[in-house]
Amino acid sequence: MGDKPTLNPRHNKAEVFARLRDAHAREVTEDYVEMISDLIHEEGEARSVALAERFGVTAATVNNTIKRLERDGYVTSRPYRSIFLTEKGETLAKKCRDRHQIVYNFLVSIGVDPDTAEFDAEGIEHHVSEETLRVFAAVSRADDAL
Amino acid sequence: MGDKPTLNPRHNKAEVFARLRDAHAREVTEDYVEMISDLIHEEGEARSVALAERFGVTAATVNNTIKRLERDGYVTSRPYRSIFLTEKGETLAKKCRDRHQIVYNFLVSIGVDPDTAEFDAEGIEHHVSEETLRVFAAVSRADDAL
DNA sequence: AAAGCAATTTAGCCTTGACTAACTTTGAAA
DNA sequence: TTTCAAAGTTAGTCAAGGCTAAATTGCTTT
Repeated sequence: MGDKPTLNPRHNKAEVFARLRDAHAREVTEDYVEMISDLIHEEGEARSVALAERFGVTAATVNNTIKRLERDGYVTSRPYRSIFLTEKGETLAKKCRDRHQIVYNFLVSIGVDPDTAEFDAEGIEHHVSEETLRVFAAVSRADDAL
Repeated sequence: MGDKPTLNPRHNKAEVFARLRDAHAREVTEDYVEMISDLIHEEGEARSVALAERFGVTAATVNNTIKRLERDGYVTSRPYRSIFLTEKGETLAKKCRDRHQIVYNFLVSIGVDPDTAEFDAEGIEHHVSEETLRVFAAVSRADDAL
């Protein structure tokens, strides 16, 4: 067991967990903008009913979340109409879609079953740092080359 | 029955997100039992003040969480005394510690910086399926052999 | 033994994200 | 054009997990 671990001065874990809590707070936002983007591409528009069905929650829950996303500047919406991404929302959606793809490809490339990879990627993607994402992408490319 | 394409597997994401929400609900519990276990091993006992310091939250928050863990059978505690893990808590702590180690070792083995790995592992560990965990362990072992 | 300080607990508040139930609006079929 | 089911909204509830402020307990030190 290594010598000189980061051990000591004060068990600096607090910051790790603080960042983890921040990441959690962003997860739902990221999942929603990504899904809204998917829906617009696949079905031409993003309706509440489709979001509710895909997330497995009620329409009321979707409504609450969309209000918050609107408050935070990620989407625009009008009563009884479909939902649109703002520039800010589009940007975040693209970043999330790319990241999801990298994590998914990585998992498959190291031998995880595609169905499992799809599920795990959905959870892991929110907790992968830029550095780790780069390593994932590099590993996938290396595997491709084989 | 004029079925809409609800059976299209592309759209069957609801299950994924439901399981994701379950995982999220378990995260704090897992982090706490793991930390309590660490404290008992490192300092001989687990006190609220140490948990608060390491998680970067207030004593009141720790108190709330410990009550919930007690309700759910993971710990025992008496007022103004230190906290103990039940059998159930010990079992979960061991599982989490092992899983954390596998994820951490895996990240380092593919080239992620140890500090980054430590942070990312803390977030990723809660979202890794049994299958992916096996793959991670296998990859680490393969790298060791080099 | 009493004081004082640190640790813990309690009480009250907040946001997120979930729910049900009831209501309103839209849009399409009759 | 009327009607009515589906879609969306609103209101009220709940648990988790944060917070602050204030009260309480236990320990250590005079």
